Amino acid sequence: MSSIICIAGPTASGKTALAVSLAKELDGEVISCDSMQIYKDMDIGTAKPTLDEMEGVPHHMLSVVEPWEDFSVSRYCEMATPILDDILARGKTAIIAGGTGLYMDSLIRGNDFAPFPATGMREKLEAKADELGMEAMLSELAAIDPETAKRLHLKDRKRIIRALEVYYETGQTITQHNKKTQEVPPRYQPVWLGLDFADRQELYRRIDMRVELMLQQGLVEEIRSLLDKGIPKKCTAMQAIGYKEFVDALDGVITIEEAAAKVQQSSRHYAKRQLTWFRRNENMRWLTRQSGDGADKILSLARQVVQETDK
RNA sequence: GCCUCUGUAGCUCAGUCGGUAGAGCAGUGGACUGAAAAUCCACGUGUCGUUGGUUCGAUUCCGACCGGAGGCA
Repeated sequence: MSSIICIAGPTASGKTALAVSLAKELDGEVISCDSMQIYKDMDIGTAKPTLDEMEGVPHHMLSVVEPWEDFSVSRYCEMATPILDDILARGKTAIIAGGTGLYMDSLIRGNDFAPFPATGMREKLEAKADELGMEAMLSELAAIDPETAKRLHLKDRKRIIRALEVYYETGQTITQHNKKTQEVPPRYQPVWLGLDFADRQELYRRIDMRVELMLQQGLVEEIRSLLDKGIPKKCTAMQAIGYKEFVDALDGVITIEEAAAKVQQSSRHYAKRQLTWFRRNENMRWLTRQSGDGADKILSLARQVVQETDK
């Protein structure tokens, strides 16, 4: 009997609604798996489920940190794992729903992340990269971890720096580290449900509509009040699609209309990346929405898959 | 009505001193393992508005016609 269900899919594909419906049928609780919904005071732009939408189903991992805090996969797993174990211990179904593939995979695999001290290593490496250029950084990496250096593109600054950071902080290359974590079998065996659309344009239309709706719901005011509280404009939370664009608009760099169009565009790009991530999961059972299908159709497809895997 | 400019990829445009064309964006596919709503990679054939003419050869030059923009009246 499977007591964990993962609901994956691109933004605006109906994960929240499906999660709630399944939870009600299976005596479940929802664990959100979303790198932006973890922030407090960011409700409209992250499409965080409202109390109404939750329909009484307990939800976890929403609004758990302050917007100015740094967050990461490791913190997510640290916080979500005990919650997941607790739900299972109480004999309930855990429904993990969200669009952040890295977080979801890490939680399910049970990756443990070696704690390492805040030594400012990343800042040092950033400064070094500014000074010497990425060619120098990449050849530095090639000397300690040729495998990773070969894999990474010169322009992928973020990963090159990360790889160096891991080595200097832990004494272990990121290749060794990855190999080690991949050797341990996944900690949990969930049913994987993936939401997709037969017609990609339909997804894109939903995204566009959702952004319009966010505007009507007062997204701009939400951002203004965050900024009034003194949220640094360059913190992780302000990288969120739907926020960074309007920060520019409030600065007068672009108009509100231009910002809205940019949000729609970035969201479409994001949705595509999410699909790419989830598609490589060979355990994913795809629930593909034909045009005309309603939420009830998807729910019954989901029900079928869940029953099938219970046997 | 006359004059000028303009019509090239889904969009914005470049270009061919005549040898059938290429950028950005969009779109599509992919990577990803402590920032991930982040970061990065790959993929460019289309009646060059239509139709005549000149030419070995026209998207390119000339004419007419049909769109679009502006100016003069």
